[in-house]
Amino acid sequence: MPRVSNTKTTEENILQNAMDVFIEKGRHGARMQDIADRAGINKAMLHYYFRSKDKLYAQIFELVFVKYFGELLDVFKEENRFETTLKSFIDRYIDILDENPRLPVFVASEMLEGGTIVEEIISSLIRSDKFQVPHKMIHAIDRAVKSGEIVAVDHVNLMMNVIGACIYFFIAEPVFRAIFSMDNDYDRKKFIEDRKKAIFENIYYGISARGESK
Amino acid sequence: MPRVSNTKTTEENILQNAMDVFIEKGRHGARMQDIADRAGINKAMLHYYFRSKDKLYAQIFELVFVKYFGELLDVFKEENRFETTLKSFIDRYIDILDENPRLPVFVASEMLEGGTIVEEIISSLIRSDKFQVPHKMIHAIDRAVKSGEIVAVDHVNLMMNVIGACIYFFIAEPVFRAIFSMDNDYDRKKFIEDRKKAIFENIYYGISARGESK
DNA sequence: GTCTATATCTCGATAGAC
DNA sequence: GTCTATCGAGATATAGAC
Repeated sequence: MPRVSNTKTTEENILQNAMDVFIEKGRHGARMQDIADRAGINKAMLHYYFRSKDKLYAQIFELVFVKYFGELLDVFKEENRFETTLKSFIDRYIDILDENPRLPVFVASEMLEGGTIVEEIISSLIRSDKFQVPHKMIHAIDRAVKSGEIVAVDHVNLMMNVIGACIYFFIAEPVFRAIFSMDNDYDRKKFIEDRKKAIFENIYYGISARGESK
Repeated sequence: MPRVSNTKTTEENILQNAMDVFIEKGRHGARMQDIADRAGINKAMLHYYFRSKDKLYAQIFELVFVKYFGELLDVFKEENRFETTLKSFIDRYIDILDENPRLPVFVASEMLEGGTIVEEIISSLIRSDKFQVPHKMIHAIDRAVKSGEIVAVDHVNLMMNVIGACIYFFIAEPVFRAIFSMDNDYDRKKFIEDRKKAIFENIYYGISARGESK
């Protein structure tokens, strides 16, 4: 079975390994040598295909957004009660983060650079409709307000509350490990499952129409 | 008025400027040359006082925690209703972050390193009682649960919800600017004031004892 | 304690053979 | 397209005079 060694394959090979290294070490911590080693090629090839580390990084950053946040789109496929949508969103988002626990720190540390690159990339993604999650979310919130399911809330603030609560554990886990002297084998799986429920309940009860006590 | 130029003063001068640079550029983006320039001395002096960049950074990281989170202690001075404590905490925390908007990104990007240093520093701070905020918070939550003001919630999860919601804006502002095509002069001051209220209401209503509709 | 000058090293990038 | 060998920028760290 002759495996055709065309440009596409080498490029994808580089991208996959570069993504791993960048997510693991961050923009500046990542080493071109390390990427080359993992891809089983040499540094010169990286420059042949992507010219510079910065250009390679920019492509990776965009790929990360599309790849991981794209998986959230399913949540909005059906127009359920907001209660269901929110619960699915939190469950799915935390599952994604659990599978890629360094994602929040990776994105956050890019902000050290000032955020201009992030702003450009996301603007272009939104223009080309490759990043639809935010607008789906806004739509779902506005529908829920109009239907009377939840009280009138600002959708930006609600989104920030939900996402902030979801990512925080994956940023601050070492802090909480220190505060509560958690040993190395605390039940992380269980904690993460509980966390989903805790976020949903706190936020949903906080916005559900008053008097509609569940 | 002769100003004594003793060791303490030079050391503090370095620490102050190093803190600014590290918070601005992060651990790896910071340059010893830059720190020396701002402190009005030369690189050799930095090594004379702190031996290496890593050692200097470690001291800075600890200082940042004590300095900024220490200011939150006031919130717990009086044992008010949890409603008051929570509101004060959010207001004060967001004010601190507004004055030091790069703090969350600075701390988050340190987690790229694996979090072991963070864990060590925080453990030692807690042991020496220089970082009391978490335990004050836990105490306040447990009191509120016992008094019946709020429903039985897990205090770790509640802390994470509050802190996550507070810091998120300061991490993801560029993302939201891109999503909502905010121009450079959107009313940031107003947004931040609204944000305090939005966080408090969402979270407090989400945990306040049911039936006690306000 | 403070400075200048320099050693040493790491890493991204390129030249050039195949 | 792919490789080896090397350049050169930029950074931390140190030697040694004052």
